[in-house]
Amino acid sequence: MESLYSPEQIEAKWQEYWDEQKTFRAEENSSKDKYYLLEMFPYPSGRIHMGHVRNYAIGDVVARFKRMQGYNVLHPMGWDAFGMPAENAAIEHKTHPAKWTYENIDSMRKQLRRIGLSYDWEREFATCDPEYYRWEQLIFLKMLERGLAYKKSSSVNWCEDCQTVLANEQVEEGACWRCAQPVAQQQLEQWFFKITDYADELLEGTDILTGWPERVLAMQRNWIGKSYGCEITFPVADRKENIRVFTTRPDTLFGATFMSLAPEHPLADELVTDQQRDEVDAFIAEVERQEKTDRISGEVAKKGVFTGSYCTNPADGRKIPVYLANFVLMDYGTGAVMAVPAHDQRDFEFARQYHLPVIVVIQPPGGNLVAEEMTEAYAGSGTLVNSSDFDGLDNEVAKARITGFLTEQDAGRRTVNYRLRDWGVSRQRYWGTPIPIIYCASCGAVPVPEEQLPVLLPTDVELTGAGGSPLARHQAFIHVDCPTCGQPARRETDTFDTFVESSWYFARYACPHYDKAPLDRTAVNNWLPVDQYIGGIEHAVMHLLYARFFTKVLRDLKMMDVDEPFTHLLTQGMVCKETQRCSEHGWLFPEQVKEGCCSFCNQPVELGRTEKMSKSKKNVIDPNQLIATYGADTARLFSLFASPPEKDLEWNEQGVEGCYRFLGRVWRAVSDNIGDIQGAAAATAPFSEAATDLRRKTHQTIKKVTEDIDGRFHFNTAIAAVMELVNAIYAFPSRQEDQWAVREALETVVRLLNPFVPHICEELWQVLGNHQSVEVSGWPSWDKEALKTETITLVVQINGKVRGKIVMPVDADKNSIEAAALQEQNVQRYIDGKQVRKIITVPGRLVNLVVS
RNA sequence: GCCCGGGUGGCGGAAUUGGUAGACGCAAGGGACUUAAAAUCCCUCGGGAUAAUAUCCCGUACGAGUUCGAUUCUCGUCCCGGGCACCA
Repeated sequence: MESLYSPEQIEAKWQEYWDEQKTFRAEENSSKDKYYLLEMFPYPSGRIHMGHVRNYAIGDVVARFKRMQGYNVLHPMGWDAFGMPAENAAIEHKTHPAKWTYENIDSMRKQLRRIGLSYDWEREFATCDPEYYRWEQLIFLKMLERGLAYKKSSSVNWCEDCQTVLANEQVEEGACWRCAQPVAQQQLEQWFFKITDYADELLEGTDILTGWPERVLAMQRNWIGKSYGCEITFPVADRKENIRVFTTRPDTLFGATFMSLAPEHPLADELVTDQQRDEVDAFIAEVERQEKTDRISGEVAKKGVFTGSYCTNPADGRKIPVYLANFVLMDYGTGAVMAVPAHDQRDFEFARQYHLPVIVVIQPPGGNLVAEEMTEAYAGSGTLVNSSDFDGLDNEVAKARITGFLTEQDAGRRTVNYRLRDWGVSRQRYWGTPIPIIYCASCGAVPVPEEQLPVLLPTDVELTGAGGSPLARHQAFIHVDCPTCGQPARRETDTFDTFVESSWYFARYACPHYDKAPLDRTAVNNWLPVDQYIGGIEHAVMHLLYARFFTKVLRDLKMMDVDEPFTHLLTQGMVCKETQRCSEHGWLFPEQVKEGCCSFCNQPVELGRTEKMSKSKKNVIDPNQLIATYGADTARLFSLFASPPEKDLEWNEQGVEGCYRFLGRVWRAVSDNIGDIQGAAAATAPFSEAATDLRRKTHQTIKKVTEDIDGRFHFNTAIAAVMELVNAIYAFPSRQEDQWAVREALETVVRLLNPFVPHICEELWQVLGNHQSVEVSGWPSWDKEALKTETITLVVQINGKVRGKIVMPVDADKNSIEAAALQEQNVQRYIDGKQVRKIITVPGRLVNLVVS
């Protein structure tokens, strides 16, 4: 063998071998247990970054580990290929989104292959393939049939100058990112998915998903936000309309001193008196203008305006003024809030600002709140006061009593409320899945008949960046006959939110080429659920919740039979790195920055996050460069060894050298010893002490690495353990009769490292005299006998401080351990002339003497 | 404002159930090999006292508490990161 480790040749060689042998093909009919491992598929931006390397290296460790353990592993890869960047690039570089996307896919596939990731490439697909999105259109039609998709009016960010809808991320400080004009809200008819129908099931699922990180479940629970409360009806004074409010605090009803409506509330306009008209209109205009800005910049001053109307508190018949307030949201509850300034901080601030009355109705235990003296609201529990017949009740009891009272009076009822809102899926963009709907003047919104699917996204469009959707200008696309009445009609020109594609792709991998339906139920039931899903924490709520929702929908559509898509979830931390942006061209790659200026427009770039790193450019890592210099194995090892997967990480290149050096050390350990161990005799007892020790280290390492990978995902400590074993091999005294122990240690190192650095391991496995891939050698198991030791070192503490150590036989009893501890030289100095009050012995660990 | 995380050497990190704080690696310093360099191998490496690899003191953001014993548990404070739809 070569005495020097040179990754270049061996990596290409083994990648070719795996391809030819179809080593990573998932078997459809196998006697082995299935294991479906999935990493969140990438958006084909054109180049991989260290975040990808980290994500896919983590996944590949698990895939190879499970394969070695004997599972039939499904480990697919594909492309989340629709989205805005392709449209932006097309406008920028005068190309077509499809061309840009497919070229990027080709380039990224090459880069991923170069890392040696163990994918079953035969299952690859891109979501922009008509063969994928046609089935998404079908699923939409089925959802429509079941009432799970519907249309309603909703507001969007609108730039008047560009005549286009803007995504939240295209709005910068309330202004359009291209032309810097202020962004306004505009109402549009849009399609929605009824995710709220599944709110309870999605919430209940969070208790079943024991393989998910608790913090992700907590975020999803908060997002669904189920709360119990009371809906109360306030009649409008001198009119027939009613205002309905939702509150979780019916116990504070007698403290309501005014009513706050969302500016968009349907009654808002009607209740305005002539006298107040000008003031209210100005306020509504201001809120419309500012809403998104404020949402982005955070803190907002509480503002409102009096409508001139009053409504009646159903509890005591008191009239209270009706205000419009900027902090009341139409999307949550009923869009109206009964304001109780004494016991709600927002209402309190509002009341003080507009000089509205504050009435205390809850007294804290032992407290004596006086409305005039309060400086903030009291939101805690206590006893009711100023509440008529309910005075003296505990406020928790009062919640039920008052709800009951309102129910009797037909003025309210107990309700459940959710924060979760339906999912708006319409996007006024070109590069996405066309929504299969036709609008007919006489028949309305007509679904495209199934046999006419797919509605193909036309490829002969011009992207200019000018106003409106390119699809709306494509005459051949929009003009179509109504499927119902045959009259000329118009196609829907909106496309789906790209989250729709990523909500069911994991199921399609089970049957990527199936051409009769979205899913082959048998194949899907065979592979799903995904046993382990891996991806960034930034998807903790939206993507993961939508995928769970779709799974339940597809189940109810009888397309598959699982309730939850992902059994175990690993959320990897964010990879922080230097980010630079140009005010014109957005986020830039390092190579798009020349001397601190954007390479497109030569304007100076702004630096984002991790300032410390931004100052020295040498810290930025390009994985392609890393692989070219050190090889894929080193890049993989580096990204896994730097920190545990869940942790956020700021990369810097320090440490890469060390990983490369370690692989060289492994290589030499084999090449230096290969001559000796080839002819080594089998192990015969009694073993020498050195050989016993090395064997123990070998089996300890197997145990440690296995436990670190399986379930714990602590790859950094697993690698550290193998490093220790390699150090032990180097330190081992070379004696001919002990060579079996060296051989065992080396073979173990190669097999344990294979999930992390597969290329070098395949090569070394062959050098060690094996003829099959190390992948099929199986995962090593540890011998409990080999782990045993005869003696053990115990720590002796005096009052909790370490004062000495004793070496004892493993099976020493408590008495002899304590006797030895008292005899220890340094310990004697501390107990001399003092009294030992207590002795605590922790088996296998320590003895603590309590002395005074 | 609300929700979720986090804070350990010069650096990345380790300590799995409350039991020897700093594994492993990087950087740094010293040495061996070499004509030389690279590569490699060996040693030292939290701070302080000390001649000392003996021993002692301090030390896991800060302040309390529980405990024989706290990086780990509880309470409070400060700081950093992430998410958000002002959630009534």
